[in-house]
This record gives sequence, structure tokens and C-alpha cells, in this order.
Amino acid sequence: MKIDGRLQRSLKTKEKLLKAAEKVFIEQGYHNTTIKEINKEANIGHGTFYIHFPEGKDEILTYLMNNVMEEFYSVADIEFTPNSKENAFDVIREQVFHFISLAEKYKKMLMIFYEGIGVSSLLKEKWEDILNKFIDRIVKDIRYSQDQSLAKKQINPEVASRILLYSGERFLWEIVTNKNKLPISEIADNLTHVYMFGLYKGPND
Amino acid sequence: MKIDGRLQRSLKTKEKLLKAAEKVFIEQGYHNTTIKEINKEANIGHGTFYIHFPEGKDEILTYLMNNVMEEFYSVADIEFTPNSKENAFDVIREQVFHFISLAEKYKKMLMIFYEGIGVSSLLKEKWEDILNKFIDRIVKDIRYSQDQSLAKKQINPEVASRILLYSGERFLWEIVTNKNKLPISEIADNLTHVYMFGLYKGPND
Amino acid sequence: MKIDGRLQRSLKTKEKLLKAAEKVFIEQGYHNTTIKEINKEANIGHGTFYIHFPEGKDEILTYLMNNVMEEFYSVADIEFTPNSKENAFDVIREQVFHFISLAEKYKKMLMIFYEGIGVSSLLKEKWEDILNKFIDRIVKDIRYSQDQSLAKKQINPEVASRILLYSGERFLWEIVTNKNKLPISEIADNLTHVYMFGLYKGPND
Amino acid sequence: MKIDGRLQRSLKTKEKLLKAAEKVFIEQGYHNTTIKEINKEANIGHGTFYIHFPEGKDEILTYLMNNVMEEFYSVADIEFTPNSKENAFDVIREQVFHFISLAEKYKKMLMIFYEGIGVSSLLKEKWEDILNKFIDRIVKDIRYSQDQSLAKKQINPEVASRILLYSGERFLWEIVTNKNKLPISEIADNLTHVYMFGLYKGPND
DNA sequence: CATGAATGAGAGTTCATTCAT
DNA sequence: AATGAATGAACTCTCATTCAT
Repeated sequence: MKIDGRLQRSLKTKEKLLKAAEKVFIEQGYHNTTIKEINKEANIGHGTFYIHFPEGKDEILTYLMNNVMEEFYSVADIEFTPNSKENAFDVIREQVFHFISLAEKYKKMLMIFYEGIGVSSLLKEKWEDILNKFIDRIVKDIRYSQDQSLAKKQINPEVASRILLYSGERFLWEIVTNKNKLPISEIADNLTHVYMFGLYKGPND
Repeated sequence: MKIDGRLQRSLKTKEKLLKAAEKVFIEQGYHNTTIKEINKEANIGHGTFYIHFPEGKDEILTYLMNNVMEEFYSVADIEFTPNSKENAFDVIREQVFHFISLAEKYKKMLMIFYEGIGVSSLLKEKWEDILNKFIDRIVKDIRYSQDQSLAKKQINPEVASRILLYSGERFLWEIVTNKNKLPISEIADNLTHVYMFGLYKGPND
Repeated sequence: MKIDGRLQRSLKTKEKLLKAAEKVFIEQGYHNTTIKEINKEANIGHGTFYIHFPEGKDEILTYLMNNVMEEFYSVADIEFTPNSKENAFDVIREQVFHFISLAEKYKKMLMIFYEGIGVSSLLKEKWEDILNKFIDRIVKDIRYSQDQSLAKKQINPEVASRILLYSGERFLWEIVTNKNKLPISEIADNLTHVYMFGLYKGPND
Repeated sequence: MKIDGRLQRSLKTKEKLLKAAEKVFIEQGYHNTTIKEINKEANIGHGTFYIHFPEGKDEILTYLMNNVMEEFYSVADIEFTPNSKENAFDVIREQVFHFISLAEKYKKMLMIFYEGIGVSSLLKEKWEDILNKFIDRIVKDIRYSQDQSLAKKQINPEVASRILLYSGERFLWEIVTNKNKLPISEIADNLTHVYMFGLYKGPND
């Protein structure tokens, strides 16, 4: 009981800090956010912060990122065993769309992330983990399609996977930073098409 | 005479500052570089910096970027009037290769740029100018190829151009930040191929 | 029973704290030792420390000093009733040697003490108690020798005692702080000789 | 002219800081003195301190010590070429008296020094420099007297010199810390006597 | 008696920037 | 034009200490 009371108080404080941090980060951006400000927003003593997040600013930010991360991971985990080009197109298009859509859903947090990635190695790593997860997935998918003789064998899957992912990622950042003017579904369609069939006409196009 | 002497001294000082800044930026990275340190390296009084670069750190950095920028612009300026798919492939492949190669050539400065882009709106703009220049170019190229019936008309050039450019850009950053392990020419080949003809087999592949 | 159990737990905790404190003090020195660190080392809650040592750092240190103190006191307690100069020399020489040797024996704790004496009035007092005990003893000894007409009556015992003790003390600190390069027994011999017979020759030397 | 104006302002600020520091040190003691407080006392911006004393508290204290040091050094520099025991006594007695008297003269600053010596290696060194200077001097003096057959050859000058100096030093600290109750001139007389001729009677005493 | 979460004072630093010379 | 002394805002981080459980 005793322990539970304390633990609960502690968790509540941590929660308050996370909530405050989220607010401050979104309002001020990654760089202008200070621990001082978070504490003030949380109405909490200066030292308390370091009890919960001894590593400082980046640590609390990664906590905030966990939700977002989860969803990215679940997208990367989707199975892929196409039996035809049409089927492959649908699945890939869906994946791409889903991926890019997360930009809209988590715009605010991703904006912070974007700002912090250039600075914090912790954040950099976290994001690279996501990207690598996707690359692994896509490489596997390409190999599968190559085995099924759906995809060209002369293409290096390591490169091809990155073409899809890196394009997607960049579109995602464009959306996050409010630079994008193109409809998301058009991006997804075109990206999937070019990735799969190319921009130039074949003999039958 | 007197005025000329002053002018010359002024130019010399500016030159010293630029040289010092380059050294400090490369040694310390964008974020750890301070005006204090630049002044120290340049052996110049604290106040002098602000005479030449009243906007501070970012301003001097953009000066340093000018050379690099020039070369990117000159790559983007290359003409493109293909009369066949083979010809188009060669030209595009060459462009892509050239673009990515700049990563190696200007690695150090680009590293600073990369770090700063997330923070400095000045740098962000500069980089976006480059990207937009490329996008304009590529969009034009696509339209030309579509007019020539070399490229598929149902593809949105605004999207397609970005697929090529954004992939290329991301590969560029991978190289700059020493993350890339793939041979540059293989990247160029595969990227050009997928962009033009797609990953999946057509009826004749 | 219940009360006894509590008492025992309390004693055990105190013991743990003392052990931890000793370790931390010796490892970190007086100034860098923090209550936080002691608690961590003792695996004990933050508040517990203050139950046992409400005065803080210095209080626990004086506890740690008790053993050392005891031995100093026992040296100071040795009887002195010489009947000849030769006899006096042997006894004094032995005392001096013993005193200085404690430097080696309790080097680590004395080092802490030395660091703390300038700051903590508690420690200062403790050390002065030791010194005063010695001075009292030596003054008595001198008076005895003066009564026996072994020592010169024109010498002020209060000063003379301090010459012996203060020299010895300083040699002790030299040893504790690893500054001393002279053999201990040579120090004892010379100190005793000069103290008793002086550096300059008499008519018969 | 221009430079002179600036230099003068700078020197004035430094002077203000030193004056303020002296006041704060004496009022608060070594440990309770903070840079913040010195700045406040000097009515000077926070950053200014670090322009003049980048190493912090200890650096400014050593500046304050320089006057005191000078005088100690000049005492240690006095020549010593006695031709008789009487002459030697007078000179040594004078030295000892002078040395101990400095305790009274610079009581306040020495008090700070005393507190800081246990902590700051900078101060420790400074003080040891003084002591070593004295030891070197006294060792030379003893050797000279041994050569003149005034002093006993079996005594190790390294030890004997320390007996005199360490006793003197400890008396000095006693005075500085207001522990001493004995008249200074009596201390000097007795210390010189015991050091030279010993406490115990010779055949002719 | 023991705990450990919370506190908040406050020390030290660093820097961009100003401005009199 | 160049200087560099002075500024002071701000931030991080640590610790001893309290007190509800």
C-alpha cells in the first residue's frame, strides 16, 4: 500500500512532466525547449525533472516519441506475399499511403523530431531504427518478388528498397514541414507506379 | 586612397573571418560552432564580426556555401532533349551520378549544412532553392519526354520529379553522413533504371 | 521483542552507513564526498541518513575517527619519569617515533581529516583535543625534568612542548599527504636530539 | 590613447573585483565565498569576472595572496653568515620573530589561505613554494654553520631545518586562527633557543 | 524505523551582442 | 573600420533536506 502510494505519486509526476514537455516542445520547437520551461509548465520543482529523466531533454523526447514509433513499426510489420503484379501494386500502394499518412497524423511530434534529428544522436538512432526496419522489410519483399519472377533480377534490392523508402520519407518530411502541396493519394499512386513500372513507356504502354 | 585602404582592410578581414569560420565549422560542427570561437580563430576582435555578418552564424555559413551552391546549380542547368529511351537513360544516369558525386566532393561543408538545415531557416531556404531548381528542371524534362511520347502521360511530373530528386537527395545525405555502404555508380544505375523503367517486369523483360 | 528488533535494525543500518561512508570518504576525499553518495553506497533511503547523523557529513566522519583518536590518546597517556638524560632520550624518542608512525598506520583516514580540518569546526576541535592532550602531557614531562634539574629552567614548557609537538605534527601531515621523503626513524632521532640538546655545539660536543 | 583608455577601464574593473573579492573572502571565508557574491559586491556583470579570472575563485585568491607572498619571500632571502654562536642566535631569532610576526600582519588573508589550502591545489602549491624556499635557505644556513664547526655534524640538515620551519609554521597558524595565547617574542626566544641549544642541560648549563 | 519523491536554492558558466574608444 | 571590455540573460545540474507514507 505504502509503496503503491508513492509509486502512484511518482507516475503522476512523470505523466505531468511528459504532458508539459509535449506542450512546450510543440509550442517552442526542439531547440527552444528548455528543461526549465518544462518544469515551469509542469509546476514542478527544478530537481524533480532529473529524477525521472536523468539524461535530460532528449530522454523525455524519446519517451514522447514512443507512441509514434509503435505505429511506424506496425506498418513495417505488414506481411507481403503477392501472387501477381496487380496484387503487389495494391499492397505496396497501401503501405506507401499508410506510411505517408502518418506524417499528417503525427505532424506536430514529427516536426520536433525532424528538428532534433540533426542534433541529438539519440533521436537520430531512433529514426534510423525505423528506417532500417522498413528497408529490411522492403528488401525481403523485393527478393520475394524476384523469386516469383515478378521483379527484375538485375536490380539490387538494397538500392531499390531505398528508392521507395527514401522518396517516401522525404515526402513525409515535406508534409510535416508544411512544404507539400500535392494530394497524398496522388503521391502514393505515382510513387508506387514509378517504383514498380517506371516512368518511361514499355513496348506495350 | 584612404578609403581604398580601408576597403581593402575590410575585405581582408572578411576573408580571414570566412576562412576561420570554415575551419571552425568543419572541426566543431554546426551546433558547437560559436561566434566567439570564429573570432578567436581569426584573431579578430569580438565586435568586428558583426560589422561583416550582422545576422550572425547562419549568415557567414551561407557565404561559405556559395561555392557548393554554384556547382549544384550548374548541374541543374544541364540541357535535356533526348530522342530515344537509350539516350534519355544515359543523360539522366549521368545527371544522377553527378548529383550524388557532389556529396563526396563537398562532404565536409554539406555535413555542416545537414546539421544546420533543421534549425536555420536561412539554410533551409538555401537548400530548398537548390532542390526547387532541380525539380523545375526535371519537371521540364519529364514534360518534354511526355511530349515526345517517351514517358507515360498519366504520371504527374510534379510527383515523378520528386521521386527522382528526393531519392537522390537522401542518398546524398547518406553519403555525407557516412551511412552509405553502396557503390555510388550502382546507386546511380539502379536509381535511373527504376525511375525510368520500374522494378517490376514488363511483358518483354 | 519488537522494540529490540527495531533497535537491532537501527544499529545495523548505522553500521552500514559508517562502512559506506568510510569507503566513500577514502575514495573521494572529504570535499567530494556527498551524503547522496554515502546513501547510494549503503543502499539506503535518502531520509535514513538524517535519522542517524542529523548533523550531516562531519558527524559521521567524527564517528569514523574514533578508532584513530583512541590510539593517539593512548600514546599521549604513556608515563614519563626519567632519571637520566639517556633514559629521557630513549623514552621521548620512542614517543616521537610512535606518534609519527601513526601517520603511516592511519594514512587514509588522516588524509580525510587533514582535508576537513580547514573547513569543519567539528573536526578542528577533535584534532585540537588530541594536540592539547599531548601538550598537557609534554608540559608535565618538561616540568618533571626541570624539577629533576635535567632540563633548563629558563625554558617555557608551554613553548617547548609545542616545538616538539608541532614539528612532529607537521612531519605527520607530510607523511599523510605523501610529501615526506625522509626516513621516519631519522626524523625521530633528529627531532628528539635537537629538541633535547640543540643543533649547535656545546663546549663538549 | 585609445588603447590606454580601454586598458585603464579594464585595470579598474580588475581592481574593483580584487577589492570586492578581498572583502567577501574575509567576511565569508574561503568556502562560503562565491563568484556570484564577488560580482555583486563589485557591482559588475556576471560574465565580467571570467574575463579577468577565467580559472575562477582560486585564481583571484592567488592574486590577493601575492602581496603576502612577496613579504614571506623577502624574509626567506635574508643572508646568514654567523661567526659565532651569539651572532647566529641573534640572526636566527630575528628571522623566526619576523616570520611569526607576519601571521599578525596578514592574519585575515592567511586565514582564508589556511582554509583554502586543504582544498585548492593552486593554493597548496603557492604555500609549499614559500615553505620550500625557507627550507632551502635554512638547510644552507645549517650547512654553513656545520662547516664553521658551529653546528653538530651528525644532525641531518634536512630534518633540522624542518624542525625549525614546521614549528614556526604551526605557531603561525595558531596565531592566524586565534588559538595562540603565548607572547610572540617568547615563542621566538624559546624556539630559537631549543632549536640551537636544546631543552636539556649540557655539562655547563 | 525506513523510505524515496519532491523540493528549490543557487553555483558555475557561456555567449551573443553592445558600445565607447 | 576595428577593438575588446562589459554586460546580463539563461541554462544546466547538483545537493541537502523535508515529509507524507
